[in-house]
Amino acid sequence: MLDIKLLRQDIDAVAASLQKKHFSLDIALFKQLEADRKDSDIQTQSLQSERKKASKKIGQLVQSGKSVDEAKAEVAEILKTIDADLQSYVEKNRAANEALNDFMMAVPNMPDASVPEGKTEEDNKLINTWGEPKNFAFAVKDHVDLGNDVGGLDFDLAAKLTGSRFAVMRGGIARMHRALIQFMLDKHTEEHGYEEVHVPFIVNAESLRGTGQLPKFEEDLFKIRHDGADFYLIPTAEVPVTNLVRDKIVESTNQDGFTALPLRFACHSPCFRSEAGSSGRDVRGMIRQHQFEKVELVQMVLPEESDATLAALTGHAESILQALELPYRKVQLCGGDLGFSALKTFDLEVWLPSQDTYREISSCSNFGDYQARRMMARYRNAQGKAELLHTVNGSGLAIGRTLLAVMENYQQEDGSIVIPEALKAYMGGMTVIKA
RNA sequence: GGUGGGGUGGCUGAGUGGUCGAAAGCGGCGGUCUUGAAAACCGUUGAGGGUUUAUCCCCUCCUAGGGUUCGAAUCCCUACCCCACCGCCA
Repeated sequence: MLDIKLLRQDIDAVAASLQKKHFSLDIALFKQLEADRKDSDIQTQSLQSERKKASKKIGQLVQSGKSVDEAKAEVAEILKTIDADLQSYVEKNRAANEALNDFMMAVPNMPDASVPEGKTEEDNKLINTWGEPKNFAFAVKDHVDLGNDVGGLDFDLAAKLTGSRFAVMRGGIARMHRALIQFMLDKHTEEHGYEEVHVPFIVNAESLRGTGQLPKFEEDLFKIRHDGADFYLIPTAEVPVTNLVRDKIVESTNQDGFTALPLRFACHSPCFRSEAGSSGRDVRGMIRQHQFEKVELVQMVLPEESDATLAALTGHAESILQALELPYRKVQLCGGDLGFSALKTFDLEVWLPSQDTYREISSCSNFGDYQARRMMARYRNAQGKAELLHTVNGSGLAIGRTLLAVMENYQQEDGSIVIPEALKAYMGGMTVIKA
């Protein structure tokens, strides 16, 4: 959520900023909602104040010796006039606040000044490329065909079990999938200072509101009903991990299991996405699945550090690609491609020989205080004052896409797949997955 | 699933229906002392919102939602969560 004070003070500036995200802010509606809120607020509060005074007077009169009935009789008249109005103002106030809150929850975060103008991913800004795409002396296969060759990747079987956009992995492919998870977690915890966490894969609506998936993007989620209550399968570990600090004030000393900022968490989890609205896109293979795994990096940091944290965290994700010797490029998302809650995002795109192009494998974002305000996630500053912290996260990396990138980039003419050097220790001596 | 006990400020933990936003301790912050630190001592310390140049002042919040009452942290109901024991089970 944006700071409502910004909208009260200079809504034109906010609207101008959101223009970059191609979001048009309804200024007139905000002003109306705010006026309603303020009016009902003032009326309600002054009536409540009068009422409290009258009630207190009864207590005082009783203590000074009067009977309860006598005391009540003295203020009965006042209470009667107050109650005639109070009820309706309370209701007006409740409705006004709810309407205003609904409005605010649907306003996206404002983009950072560095965000390039643009509408689609075509307009993203190339930051740099790393590594050289290999020149294959034979016709390259894509991971679906390679998976067929080695017999480790089966989409038809998954379609029978469940439906489209799922995969069954076997043997060396399944092993490498697991190896990638272990490798990434080890690297982030041992070399980059992250604490490993394991969290629930089912969350409640409150958690999704905290990170910004709700209320606007419910159709992207898998929803479960249990005992009459709604739950959701997580679309990313970002949701449960970031919500670890919801409704918390992170102390400067270790008291409740959380130490001082920055907090750095690395989390492996499955992710579930309905992919509503992307039917027809990437239908072949495991680029776009309803279920995939990811190692997510999440940091809670001081406001003044979040920009540097984003750069560092993106570097952590890059280090995985570099260790696996997978060519990639880094782009900064333009305004139109930027996510709802993000103020700045770098995408890492890995080289896929079969598609002769780079495809997204990681997305690293700074959310500023946007998620923190929704979650009421704060820290205590040097003056002892509770302030909103900043959240930064990114994939480090998406496992399924890494797996297919390895398969395609490490393929040999006979359809076998060489195990990258960095993964060998995790593959029990295997050096190649044979066709 | 059964029975019982609980959910209070950053944390632990008191709280009689009537200035209780809430004792006490811990922690935090400021100070005295010290070359410096620790210890000790003194002071201070909940959050959100409204109004205001600012102070003042006002409202809301003791898990959540209802209810009783002139008045609820305190009484009643419901939900959720936690703890203990029993049952069942991966």
